[in-house]
Order: sequence, then C-alpha cells, then structure tokens
Amino acid sequence: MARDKDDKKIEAIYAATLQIVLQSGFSGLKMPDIAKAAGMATGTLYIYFKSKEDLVNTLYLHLKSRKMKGLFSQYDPSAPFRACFKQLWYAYFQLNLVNLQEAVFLEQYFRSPYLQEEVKKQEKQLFQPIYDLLERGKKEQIIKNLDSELLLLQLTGPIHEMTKLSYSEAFQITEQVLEKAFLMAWDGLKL
Amino acid sequence: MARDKDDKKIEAIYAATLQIVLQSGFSGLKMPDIAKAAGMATGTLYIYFKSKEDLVNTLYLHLKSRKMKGLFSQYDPSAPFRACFKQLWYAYFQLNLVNLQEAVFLEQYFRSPYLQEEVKKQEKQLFQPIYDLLERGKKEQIIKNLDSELLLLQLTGPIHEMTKLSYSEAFQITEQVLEKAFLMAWDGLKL
DNA sequence: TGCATTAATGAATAAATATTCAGTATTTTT
DNA sequence: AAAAATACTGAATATTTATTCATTAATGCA
Repeated sequence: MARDKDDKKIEAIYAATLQIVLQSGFSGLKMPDIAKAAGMATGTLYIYFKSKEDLVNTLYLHLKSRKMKGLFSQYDPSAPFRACFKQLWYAYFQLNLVNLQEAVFLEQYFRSPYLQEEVKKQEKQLFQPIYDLLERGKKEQIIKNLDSELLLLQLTGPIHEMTKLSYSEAFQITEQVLEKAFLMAWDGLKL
Repeated sequence: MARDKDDKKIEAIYAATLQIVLQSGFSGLKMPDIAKAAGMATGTLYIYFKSKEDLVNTLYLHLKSRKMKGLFSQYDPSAPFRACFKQLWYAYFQLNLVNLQEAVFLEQYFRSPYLQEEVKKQEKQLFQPIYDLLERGKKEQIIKNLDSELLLLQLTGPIHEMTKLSYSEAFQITEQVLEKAFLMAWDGLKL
C-alpha cells in the first residue's frame, strides 16, 4: 500500500460544491470551479468521484442521511403533542437555517436532470414521523382536521422562505423572531 | 420589406423554455432542445434572441411584467382590510398555480448565473402594495405586530409549497382546499 | 533508507453545447 | 409575376466544459 485517500478532500469537495450551487445553482456548477474552490487540481476530483453526475448523486445521498439524523435524532414521539410539534418545528428550522447551502442543493437537485424517479419516492417516506404526528394531532382534536399534506406545507413553506431570506437579505433571525414565527405556524394549524 | 418576424414564434420559444426549465431546471436548458420543443430550427432562435443569455433575461422581464399585472390589476386598496388581504392571497395563489412553470422559472432564475444584482433590488419594490397592506393591518390592530417580511413569508411560503405539490403529486386543489389554506394563513396572521 | 504504490497535478483530449452562416423558402412590394 | 428583402434551416464551427492521462509527489512498507 501507499498513500491513502484523504477524507478531508471529500469534505472540501462537498463544501465547494454546496457553495457554488448556493451562489449559482446547478447551471453554474463546473468541475474546474469546484476544484479551484476546494483547493485542488481538476483531475483530483476524478480520483474521488467517477464523474460529475456521481459527485452530485453521492452528495445528495450524504445530505439526505444528515438531514434525517438532524431531524429525528432527539425526537421523542411519546411527549405531549404540542411539545412534539414544537420540537420538530425547531429541528426542521435549524436544519434549514444552519445548512442553507444544503437546503438549496436539495431544492435544485429535485429540479435537475440528475434526479432519478426512484429517489423522489424515497423522499416522502422520510417525513413519515411528521405525518404520524399530524394524524395524532387531528385525533386528539388539537389541530385542524385537514389533509396532512396541506398541514405540512403550512409548516415547511414559511420555514423555507425564512431561511432563504435570512441569507439574501439583512433579515436577522433572533430568538424572538423564531418564537413569533413558531406561534404563527401554531395559530395557523390549531383548531 | 419582406417577411415579418412571427410573434407566435416568440411565444413558442417562451413556452418551450418554461417547459424545459420546469422539468429539468436551468441546468437542463439547451438551445437545441428549446428549438425542438418549439418546433423550429436551432438557428431560428438566434433571429429572435441574440444569445441564450438574452433569451433567458428577456423571458424573465416578460414574466415579471405579467406577474405584476396579474397580482394587482383587480386590487382595490380602499376595501376593508380582510377583503384586501383575501383578494391578494387568492391572486397570488392563482398566479402561482396557473403558472407553475413561470414560478419555477423565476425561482431558478434567482439562483442562476444569469441574475444581475440590479434585478434583485427591483424585485422587492414589486411587492410594495403588499407591504403597505400589512402595515395597515398592524395599525388597525387586526394582524400581529411583526416584521412585515416575516408576515409576508407566512403567506407566500405555503402557497409556493402548495403549487409545487399540486404539480408533482396527486394533490387535488379543490375550492374547499383553497378555503382551508386561506383560513390557516389568516389564523396565523391575525391577532 | 529505498522501493513500491497510489494520490495528486494540470495540460491535453474528448464531449457537449452555443453560435454562425451559406443556402433555401417565403412573403411583400412594385 | 418577378424581384427584393428577410425569415428560416440545419450542418458546420466555435466555445465551453467534462474527462483523461503522462508525469510528479507523497506515503506506507520491507
């Protein structure tokens, strides 16, 4: 054996890719640019990934697994409904805010030629615990008795917008703002 | 003089472009594909547009002007607050639902190398009447006294999600669903 | 310490994509 | 109806971008 591959390099490639996608979308994503941003030669990318497509798809899977961990790792479904709800709302928010780059990457990925139909289906299962929670809220007569899809987007929609805004504008997300945003979401859903 | 340029062709080019962007994003947008989808030769595109960049930017401006007309053409700011609010909510929804292609194009445009900083600023002014309305609602003590940005995204966020969903999934948006969605938005904002 | 092995480089090549242009078809004008 | 002007075509060319590969550098192992 000789030199080992360097895990740090993979991280650097991921970071560079995310940064470029955030700034210019998938249409601005070029291998030489990724290499430059990651501080390595273009050829090196091909030691770690078979092709651009491979890089993009691998990164997608990586982010997806991170997302799952972040969302549900501390989630305790046996808590009272509102606590569960709040926990997930904040977790989802954090996930999006802290990793705006990742959120944008995922958004772009889902409207790119790289997306495979298979992936689309898997994505929905990912939110199953949230769907379960909403069903429970309806049964316990705490929230409105509407289609879960509709309820869910009432939650995710504003969060997506907020995180986008937090990056592009001088929109400060303080603890207070968060509190207010959560209350709006709650008021919208509750009976 | 001889042959005239054909306005129908421009429409066809726009339609083809929007269709492709909806399906594959900006990264899947190729001139030969646009031409094929629009039913003409590749070269013809260059009679109507100087370059791909020109096509994309012109289409952006075109959509933006349509959007403004659709949003405010029937808007009467002298009506009671809730009526104004409902009018704009429905108008914004229609705009997004009917023209999902356009909404996606705009979304992609704003995260593409084509975007010019200048455009970004203009975009915000576009929503001025909505900001005005929100200020009024706060003064009249009808809605929560929060940052208008925050209030606005509570409205636009769910609508964006809903229109996306309506396309990709078998999610039927009936009159009833709309009614419910509006009520959720209202409950979220009102005091 | 030196050899074997593989990572890393970046210029060269291949592939994909945008753009041009010489030729053709169509329409308007006289 | 012929001529003039310009739209239209699509194969050829230019440009951009992905990928390869001969060479160099670094690391683990004997």
